[in-house]
Amino acid sequence: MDKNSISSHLTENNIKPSYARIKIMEYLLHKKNHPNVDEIYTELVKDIPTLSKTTVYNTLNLFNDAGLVKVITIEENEVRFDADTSEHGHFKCEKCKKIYDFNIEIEGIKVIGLENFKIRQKDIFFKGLCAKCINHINSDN
Amino acid sequence: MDKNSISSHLTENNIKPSYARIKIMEYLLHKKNHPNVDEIYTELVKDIPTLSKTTVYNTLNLFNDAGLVKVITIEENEVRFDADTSEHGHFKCEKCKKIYDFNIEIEGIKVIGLENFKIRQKDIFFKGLCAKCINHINSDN
DNA sequence: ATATTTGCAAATAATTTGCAGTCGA
DNA sequence: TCGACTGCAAATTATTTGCAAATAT
Repeated sequence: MDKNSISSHLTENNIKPSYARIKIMEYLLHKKNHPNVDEIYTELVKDIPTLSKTTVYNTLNLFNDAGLVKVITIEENEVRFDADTSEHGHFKCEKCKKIYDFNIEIEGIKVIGLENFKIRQKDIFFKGLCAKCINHINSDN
Repeated sequence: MDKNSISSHLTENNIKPSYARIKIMEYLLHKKNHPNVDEIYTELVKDIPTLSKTTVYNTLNLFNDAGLVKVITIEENEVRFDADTSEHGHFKCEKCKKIYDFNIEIEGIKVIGLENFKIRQKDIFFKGLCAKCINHINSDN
């Protein structure tokens, strides 16, 4: 997605496409990691020296309210963001701390006890060890 | 589970069954809500006037490390605890904020992309509106 | 008596808020 | 110009840490 389409993406959701907002959305869409506020700020302040964390917080809340990003809370004390709002699961490796996306057939899940509930969002979080860490017992973060 | 079996439950997991620890575990097992630190503290300090939040934090971390409780992070900025460590899902109503447990056939879930990964914990969080809130459009928190 | 548990207060960390300055149509 | 956007600093909230006092074996 280029700058123009990001801009329209925001406009379509009633968000004025300011420079900072476009950059933050661009970052979220390009980077496949699931950054937290600090990572977004530290990375983008290189391009936008005047950027403040407040703006990052404001912008992410705005995006979240508009449904443009998903908040990932796979671990306590960590709020992470994902611009891929399609249904998919997240896996966090307890060793290397990396977060992986995975596909899941959510439709097939049989749920008992939520009859007549309106489910708006489904989050699937798994934790464990990723294949890399299992194999080379690697120690590089 | 009575006091004695709670005590053995702790002992079996190499946790010395102090008074505060038994009370906290008892609270978690009895209360079906999924309390956060503050709720646990506020409730138990009535029985144990000398209780401090530090102890609640210490104890819950201890329980968590031993696998006796599960940390629920269904919403950012909220750490909640669940003494039911069997596999089940959590649903949070966005209106009344209540957290419901539900049963789910986790085995049947088809996952693509985690081949050769070792999955240690599976968490399923749904959000939306519960049947009560849909029906009486109730406003009592 | 000796090790563990507890509790206070201070430290740290993440996030929110108030408000003033800045930018763009 | 006007309203929206931004950024600093202060405030708030959750959690952790250091250490001394209390407790238990």
